Amino acid sequence: MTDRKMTIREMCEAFDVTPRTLRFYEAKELLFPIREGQKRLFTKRDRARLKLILRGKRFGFSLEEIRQLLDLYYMDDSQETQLRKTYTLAEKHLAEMEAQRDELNEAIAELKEQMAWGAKRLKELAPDRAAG
Amino acid sequence: MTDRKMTIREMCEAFDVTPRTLRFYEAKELLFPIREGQKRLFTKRDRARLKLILRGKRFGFSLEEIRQLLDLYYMDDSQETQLRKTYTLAEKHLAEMEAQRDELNEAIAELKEQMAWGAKRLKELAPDRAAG
DNA sequence: AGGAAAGATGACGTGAACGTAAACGTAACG
DNA sequence: CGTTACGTTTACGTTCACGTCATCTTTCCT
Repeated sequence: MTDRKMTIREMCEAFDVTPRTLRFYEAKELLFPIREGQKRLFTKRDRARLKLILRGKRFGFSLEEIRQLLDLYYMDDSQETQLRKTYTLAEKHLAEMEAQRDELNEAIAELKEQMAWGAKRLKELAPDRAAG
Repeated sequence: MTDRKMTIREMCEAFDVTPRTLRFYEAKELLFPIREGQKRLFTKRDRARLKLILRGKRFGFSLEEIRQLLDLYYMDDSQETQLRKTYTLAEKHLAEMEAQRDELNEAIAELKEQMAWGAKRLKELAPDRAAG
């Protein structure tokens, strides 16, 4: 397994975040780097989680929401009750994400329409170097 | 034209926001309610803008980004330079939104995969009332 | 041994996006 | 004519997600 342990600095370069951010995520229990003496070492698991965290952020989820969602990707030997709870939560998030995608598609279509209008106006103003 | 002017209270109920939010958006120059004495009256234009604002927020845009995007939807007699600037900005946003949609689709697919895995585990634990 | 480089902790600061409380205006209602 | 409802401004408070010191170890290098 490629379970290279990475230092905080390596993580920062790999994911373009600051040390503060990684420590903050650990404090919020989103990451669980192991310790070698004082120093944090980030595992393959932490890297996978961080990738999901950053993605979640881009979709506008809060860190707390993301923390709960992460459990789904790392369900292991949970009890049924917990598993079912997590599953239900995931269903909710899935619905939200699909709704967001649909709305996004709609917004994209509208924006394109507006841009077509703008392009037409630009063309009238300067036919030689119009937008396209 | 259905240009009914709405009070702040009516707006709040129609869009599920607080008065504070509407005043805040006005301060940030996202909305421009007219005044009847002291009181704000929100026009059809304000309603259209607010709808776009709330949508932009769901997509994770900041109010400042939204403010700039709104100009595109309300381009009227701008000069070419301004129009071209707005158009360029819109292109950038469009690209971002399309990228976000693609990533969202990917995330949805992955989440579904994880949920299928979870559903299978739940089925093993309790075949009678499994998740579907 | 001496010093830079990397990492740690702790505490205070910051920007965005509002929430909340105080104090005031005004307009209709019983 | 008082009070209830709705609206206003001003101003300080709050949450989230970090940024930014200051200070202290640990480690590596020459």
